Amino acid sequence: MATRLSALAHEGRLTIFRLLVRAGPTGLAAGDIARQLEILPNTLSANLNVLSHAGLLASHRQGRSIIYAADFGAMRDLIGFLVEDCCDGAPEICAPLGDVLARVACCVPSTANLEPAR
Amino acid sequence: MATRLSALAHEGRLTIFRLLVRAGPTGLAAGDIARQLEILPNTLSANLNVLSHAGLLASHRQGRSIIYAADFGAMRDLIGFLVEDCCDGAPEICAPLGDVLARVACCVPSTANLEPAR
DNA sequence: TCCATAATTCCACGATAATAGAACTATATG
DNA sequence: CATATAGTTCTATTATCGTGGAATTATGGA
Repeated sequence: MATRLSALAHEGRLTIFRLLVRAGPTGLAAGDIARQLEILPNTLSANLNVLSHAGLLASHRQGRSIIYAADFGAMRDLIGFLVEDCCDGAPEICAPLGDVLARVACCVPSTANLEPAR
Repeated sequence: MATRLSALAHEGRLTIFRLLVRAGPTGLAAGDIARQLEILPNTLSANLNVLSHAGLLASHRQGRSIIYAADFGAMRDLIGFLVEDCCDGAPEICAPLGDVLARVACCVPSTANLEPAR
């Protein structure tokens, strides 16, 4: 988990990851990322490698391009780790997270038993 | 936020922070931390400094000891940042978090029923 | 085959981080 | 005041990270 945190603890890589999360499961070609964020291709490649090695990205070749996509499961696990690790004895930390989840309106529970009240 | 992530992206510091979260708002003296985790005092001091500088710890002197305590608000903000940043367009990531929150049983909304699990 | 494009890998350099020994500051106590 | 304890700061050393230029691999098209 430290490796995963470390991968995100870098302004540039955090930006890359955010872009890829927004791009969705389809992902983006390395070149597109480089263009949008104005990063040198070799620097980008190094950072994509760090993120991939941390399990945060998946990639596959498509023609001449290599498509990178955020691994949603890995990110969920990371956040879950932080939440469980912190909540274990500290309700002050994760109690307000229910509000956050409600605010982003992305987690209306089908299986979860959180009240979508509001 | 990258600074905060970076502070936690270190095995030793993550362990220190976890210990302090479990210690609760009371916190622990630096010496106690050093003893429990078997870290050299100067190394510990350096790492406590990194965590403090990232806003994750608060400290105050008490007699000869210096008491460190986890800043719950900072941690909540960090997790909130990750959740909102990721959920923005990616329900796959934070939808399951409702389950996580329910599992740790620390974030039951004030309106819902409180289950004394564990 | 030849060329252009896409991306990576190699390599070198400077910057930053991690650790540990030694010295230092602050507090308490006799 | 002398001494012991608690932490920090100083300093040096080593390791790792981040970046960019140049060369390399892989693919597609004329």
